[in-house]
Amino acid sequence: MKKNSRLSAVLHALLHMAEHDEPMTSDALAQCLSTNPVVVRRTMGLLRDAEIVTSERGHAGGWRIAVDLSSVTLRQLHETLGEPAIFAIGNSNEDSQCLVEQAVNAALEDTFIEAEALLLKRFGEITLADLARDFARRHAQWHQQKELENES
Amino acid sequence: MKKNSRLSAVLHALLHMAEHDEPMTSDALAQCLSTNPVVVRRTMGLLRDAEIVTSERGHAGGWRIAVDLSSVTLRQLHETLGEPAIFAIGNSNEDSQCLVEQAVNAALEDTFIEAEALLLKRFGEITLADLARDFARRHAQWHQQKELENES
DNA sequence: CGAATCGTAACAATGAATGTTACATGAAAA
DNA sequence: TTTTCATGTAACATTCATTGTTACGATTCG
Repeated sequence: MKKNSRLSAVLHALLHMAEHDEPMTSDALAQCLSTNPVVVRRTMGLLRDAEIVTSERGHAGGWRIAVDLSSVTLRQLHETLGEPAIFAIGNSNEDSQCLVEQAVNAALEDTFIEAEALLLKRFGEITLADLARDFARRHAQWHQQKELENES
Repeated sequence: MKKNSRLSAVLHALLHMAEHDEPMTSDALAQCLSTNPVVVRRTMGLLRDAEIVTSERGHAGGWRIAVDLSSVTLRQLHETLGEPAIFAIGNSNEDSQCLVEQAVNAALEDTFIEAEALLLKRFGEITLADLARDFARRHAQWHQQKELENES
């Protein structure tokens, strides 16, 4: 199965947008994400429908963040993207008449539900602001590293 | 992403085999699983390499369980099947130079690791014997239901 | 008007899982 | 020994979701 990477992509895009005052064009974002502007529009369109970003057409148009970074969790973004399937493994025959299969499905299903609950809980605890903070930390560290390299 | 259902399939097959004293042919198992005998051989072959089942060719041949049901956990089976990817969502660009992406990846990665650990822990706690027991329970319940229906 | 930009439909490419065909190999029955 | 029933396995086909691409319409600004 090819992995769905939209959550990763929108996070990447949103943090880049957060670093910009001007709106960012789909082309610019596509370059950041190493992808295609149409893919950016398609995906960001979902965030616009949820009023997390706004888009403007024409000259000097582009995408802008419309909310406070601390008010958006990864879980919200996951939902906004349509809650894509989290697991790449699953039952072969979701509702079979076979009692053996039902027993198998039930055991697996329980486990998946539990793991999914944990994952969504964690996603609910992480905001865009948290990621921006972590980025800032990495950025500062990177600067320090650079200076050390220049001194030597 | 199309879901990987091999774990589900082998569990289903193993429980059916546990109900049989004679070895079961790939054809018979394929019917149980609504699939193709070659797929059965391919998948069961991995379990044979791990000595969880044995296969015999020729007349009256087929597949047989080679271990005690209580000694095999779902986690072992997952490993035997090559530890296929558990998640259907992930990072777009695993090792990017972009510090923004690194921050995003780190946050997601942490969450995935935690959820995966929980899932594997649960898989490690469930044996084939547990599933067989659950099947027996469902089977008994189904009989009861039948009798009630016949009385009325 | 014309260039920049999003909006969107339609289609192509990619990749992973599963299914299928074909044939070789081995074992037991006739 | 020949036939039949099995597994073993390579090669190829199908299916399905994700992502990428092309094309063109709609809008905004200079």
